Amino acid sequence: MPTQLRISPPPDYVLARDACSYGYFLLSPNNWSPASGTFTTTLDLAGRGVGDATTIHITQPGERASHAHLRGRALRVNADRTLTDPDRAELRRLVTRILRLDEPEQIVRDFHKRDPRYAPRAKNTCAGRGRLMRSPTLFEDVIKTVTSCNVTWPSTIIMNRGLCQVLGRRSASELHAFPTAEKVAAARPATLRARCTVGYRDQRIVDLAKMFARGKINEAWLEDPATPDDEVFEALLEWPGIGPYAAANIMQLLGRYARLPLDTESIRHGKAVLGYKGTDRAIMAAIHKHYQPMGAHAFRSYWFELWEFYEAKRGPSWTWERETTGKTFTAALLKELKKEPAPTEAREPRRSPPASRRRAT
DNA sequence: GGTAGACCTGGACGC
DNA sequence: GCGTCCAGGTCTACC
Repeated sequence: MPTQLRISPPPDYVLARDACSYGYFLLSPNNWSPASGTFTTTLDLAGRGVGDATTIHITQPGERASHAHLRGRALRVNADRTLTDPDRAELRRLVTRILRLDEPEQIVRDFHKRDPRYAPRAKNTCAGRGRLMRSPTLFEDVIKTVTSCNVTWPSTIIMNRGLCQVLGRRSASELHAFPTAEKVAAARPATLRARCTVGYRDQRIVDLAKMFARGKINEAWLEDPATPDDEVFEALLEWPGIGPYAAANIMQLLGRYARLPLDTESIRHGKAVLGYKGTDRAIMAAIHKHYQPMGAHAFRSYWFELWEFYEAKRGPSWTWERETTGKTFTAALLKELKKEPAPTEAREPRRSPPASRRRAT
């Protein structure tokens, strides 16, 4: 008999808004159904690599017309098989990580104080953002980051689908989990290249998997708030296939939001939205300076600003379908943006941070 | 320390 | 339908 769990999220939590807060919600094994407001994923519980994987459907029952009305309502998690008590505990732990339910409410409130643009408002359906969706494991977050480097979004979708279908365990629902580090470590690079179309990333992905599988990654140290950001950043740069952008992105996935993973998309944002001009290097420097007053919340402020820019073009993220909008939005959006006239003037940002978040100089 | 070129794939574009 | 070009971040060799 399928197992059902009930999870009480923090009082600010809205599943549609907070699960659809980062692009990974569109990458296999994840899926979001706008019609039913259901987040679906397939998990390899305990990473044991034996038996069936488990497909789960997460919903937040209630009146969906108003997100404000859903805040803090219990989450319902339906699994496609009967779970033992240890599996139920593991499932609860993984869902908590994916949805960042364990991030203290006080930290989210602190972010809203720093950047009031995202503070909750009774009648605003998307206000109150603060939590960013991520993967059930650090390993999956790292590989997803590598598959998003030097490639357009549709290719990232293909790579993640391939990794799941070729190496991930299958559930009773005929869906595949993301493969474990052990499974990827045991794969041949040529297999990843040929069947998962990861291209030249093949050896790097296998090397990363070996590091995780052999216990060479100290996750507790990486996640420990006492570990300085600079030390984590330097450590990540030592990993194969991880450069400055990937390291900064992994840091935000670890819950360290002070650094910005800036890429070509950031340059576009700096030009189109913030109104900066000059060389890419100069624009990146200006973007770093722009968000510096946000301190430990810099990435959240940057990301939600970028996210809302996408939503202005493609509608709210919880209306995106993985196989339609979610598949094409970045490439199509960029193409569309090229047709838009560049801002005419602009040494200073067009959209400045609110005065309340500026640091006195 | 800074820079150029290679890496690989999918998509856009021209013919 | 085919060939060519481009975008994308990291790595390595070179100055």
